[in-house]
Amino acid sequence: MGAKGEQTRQLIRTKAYAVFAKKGYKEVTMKDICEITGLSRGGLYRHYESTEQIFLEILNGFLDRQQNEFQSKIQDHVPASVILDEILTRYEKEMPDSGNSLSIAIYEFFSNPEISKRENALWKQYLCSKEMWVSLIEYGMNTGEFKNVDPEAVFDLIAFSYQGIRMYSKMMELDKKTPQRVIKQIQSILAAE
Amino acid sequence: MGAKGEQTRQLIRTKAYAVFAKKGYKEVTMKDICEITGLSRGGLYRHYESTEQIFLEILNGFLDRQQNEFQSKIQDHVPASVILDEILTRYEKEMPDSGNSLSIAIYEFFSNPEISKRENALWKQYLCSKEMWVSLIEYGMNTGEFKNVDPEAVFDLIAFSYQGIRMYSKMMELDKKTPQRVIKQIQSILAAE
Amino acid sequence: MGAKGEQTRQLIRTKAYAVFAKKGYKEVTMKDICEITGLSRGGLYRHYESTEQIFLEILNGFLDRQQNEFQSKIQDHVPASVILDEILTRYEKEMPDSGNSLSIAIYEFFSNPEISKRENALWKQYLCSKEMWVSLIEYGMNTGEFKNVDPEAVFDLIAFSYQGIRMYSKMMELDKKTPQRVIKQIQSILAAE
Amino acid sequence: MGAKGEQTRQLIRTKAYAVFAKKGYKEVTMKDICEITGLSRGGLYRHYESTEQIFLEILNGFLDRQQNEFQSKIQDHVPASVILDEILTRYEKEMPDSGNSLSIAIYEFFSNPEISKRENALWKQYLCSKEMWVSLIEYGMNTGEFKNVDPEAVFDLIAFSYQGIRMYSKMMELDKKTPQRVIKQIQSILAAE
DNA sequence: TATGAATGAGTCTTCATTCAT
DNA sequence: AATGAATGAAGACTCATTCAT
Repeated sequence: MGAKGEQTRQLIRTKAYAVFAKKGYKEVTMKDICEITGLSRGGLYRHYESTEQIFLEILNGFLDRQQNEFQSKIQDHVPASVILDEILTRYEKEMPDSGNSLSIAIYEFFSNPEISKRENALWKQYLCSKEMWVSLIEYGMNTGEFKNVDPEAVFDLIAFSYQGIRMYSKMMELDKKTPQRVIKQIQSILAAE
Repeated sequence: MGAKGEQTRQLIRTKAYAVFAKKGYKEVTMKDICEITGLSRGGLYRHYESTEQIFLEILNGFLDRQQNEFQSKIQDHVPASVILDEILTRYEKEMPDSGNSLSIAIYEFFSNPEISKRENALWKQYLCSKEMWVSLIEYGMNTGEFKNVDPEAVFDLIAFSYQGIRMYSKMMELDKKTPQRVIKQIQSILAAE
Repeated sequence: MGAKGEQTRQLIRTKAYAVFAKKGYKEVTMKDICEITGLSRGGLYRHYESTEQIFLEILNGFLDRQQNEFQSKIQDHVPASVILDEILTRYEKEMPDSGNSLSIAIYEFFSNPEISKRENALWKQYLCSKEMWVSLIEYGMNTGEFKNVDPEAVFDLIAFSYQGIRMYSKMMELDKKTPQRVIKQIQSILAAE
Repeated sequence: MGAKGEQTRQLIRTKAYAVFAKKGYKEVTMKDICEITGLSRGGLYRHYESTEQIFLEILNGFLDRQQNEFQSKIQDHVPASVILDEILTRYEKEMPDSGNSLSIAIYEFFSNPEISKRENALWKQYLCSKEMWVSLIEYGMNTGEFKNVDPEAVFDLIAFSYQGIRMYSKMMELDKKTPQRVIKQIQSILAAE
């Protein structure tokens, strides 16, 4: 039934994730992945032909799971500020979590000039994320919970500062207060007095 | 005499810069550098033992040139908003300029877990930059040009969103308006009504 | 039952023939044969253990079919020159036909130093062919249709020039007239004025 | 001066020749050549990138040395039959000399469908050889030493039977008398009574 | 019989690095 | 200082072959 096959592929993806998170994209070799998975050369190649293929499959697995997290809450009339607090709290936790994020790997992968800048998975994720946030911000402005702002501008500020911190926390020892400070600052941009 | 030697070293650094800017750090080999410099294997090794050594020397050349750009202007009582406009205008231009910067190489280099997160050149640059900005923001608050804000928080927001955009513009085809929007948003955070 | 088995073996041989004709012997892998037959690794191995085994079986199938084509005609007193014309006409057609013959594969296979030079299938084919031709030539000399020649010498000349052209037509773009010219020359060696 | 380099390249070619003569073309690996030359992997690659490159250089070395061997003799009015005897004697010796000829390797190399059938080195050699022989045969016909024949037809017969025997002697244990018989037969085609 | 997962060996290729000249 | 020949290690990739199911 190929159940065994998919099991092995899943194992490979899971183990490889850890390697990409640790070493980035470029330095990961098929040999590395053989070693952590315990598969032989040929065994690994039976399932994946290259680190690129593995990486892309891991990545797509993620992105496919992305959905508009806010939509349902907005429809349920959960207050915008509650939704905002929730998501920012999560962001605050994720930002300094350098250990298990793929951000550097993603950066190494997509900064390759061979890879299309338009139409790539990252771009899709950006657009999807923007849509979510813009609808949340507009919702908050409508209910009077948020100040009157340019939703796209605020989104970009949030998104890029979040990503900037994630990446820099892989390169420097950031103070734990930094994410908190930034999150607070963002809240003050949106929150109506 | 060593004059010839330093000349060759300078040549190597200049040529290598271009390679690092194009390929990042990890993918650059001593062979690449032999090729663009036109030096032989042995010739290159006489001057530098590794790409790391070359890269660090290029990097330090940069960072040494960094100084507090605002200090003198503050002392000359140039209005804070003028200084701010000036620097933000420059940032706006730099953000989408993915072409010839070392940013990829720097990220690849410092994201290596072997490299100390504290005390590294990136950290120094961050601290230096923070000092500059905090003094500017405080100056602006004192003159009443800026709102009352947490200077460190605003600095972090500016610094990381700037870096975030720089990085993402290497990976996706960002809209040219994005930097503008973000810059405006930042200005509105600081500017007193 | 085994009927199904022989059926599969026949399928393998037929499909493999095409591969050997195209790629020669050395470059064909068990994987290639899996692919054209649509069999799995294990499935193929159940029937044949190696490309050598498959190749030999295909080859023997051929050689077994070889018989003295002339004998019956000689006994029927068909004129030697008629028999000669017939066979040479066929040779002329075959010589430049580089498309679907195993010749490359055969040469690659038998040129392997490991394979016995005596007693091999090629040698048998050569002897069988020689016997046929010698009897034809002698018959023609007896009837006075052919000149007085050394039958073995003429046979070797015919056989090797035939093979030489077959091989070279796989390597160069031979003029179509070449086989014709050679055939005519051979005829003039035999034909009594 | 690169003298050392050319020396090594020469060594590689000489040693590789023996390997190609023994194993043909397809089965020779860069590793084989490392081993007989005593060079390391990297050392070999510094001079040649592939077995193909080595093989072609060996081959061209040969073909370049080919010239019209007869021209000067014809101009010196050496009798055609003498020239013929000389060359046929050499052919007779070469035909069964399976040990050190590249014929199988050449066959494997050029029978690759990727390689241009026109314009390849083999084709050039064929044309050059034909020119030589045709001029010799015409010369012999003019002096009355040779019968009136179609020079091209006789050339093809000679050339292809020669090549046919060379190749077959790598695959079967040919009787030593075979080349002699064939040579005699060829002489009788040309020699006027 | 047949499938396809897995192994391990063999070859290719590219580098960092050393060294004689 | 500089050249370029040579080494050896590391990683990629492909197969023949085996085996549990």
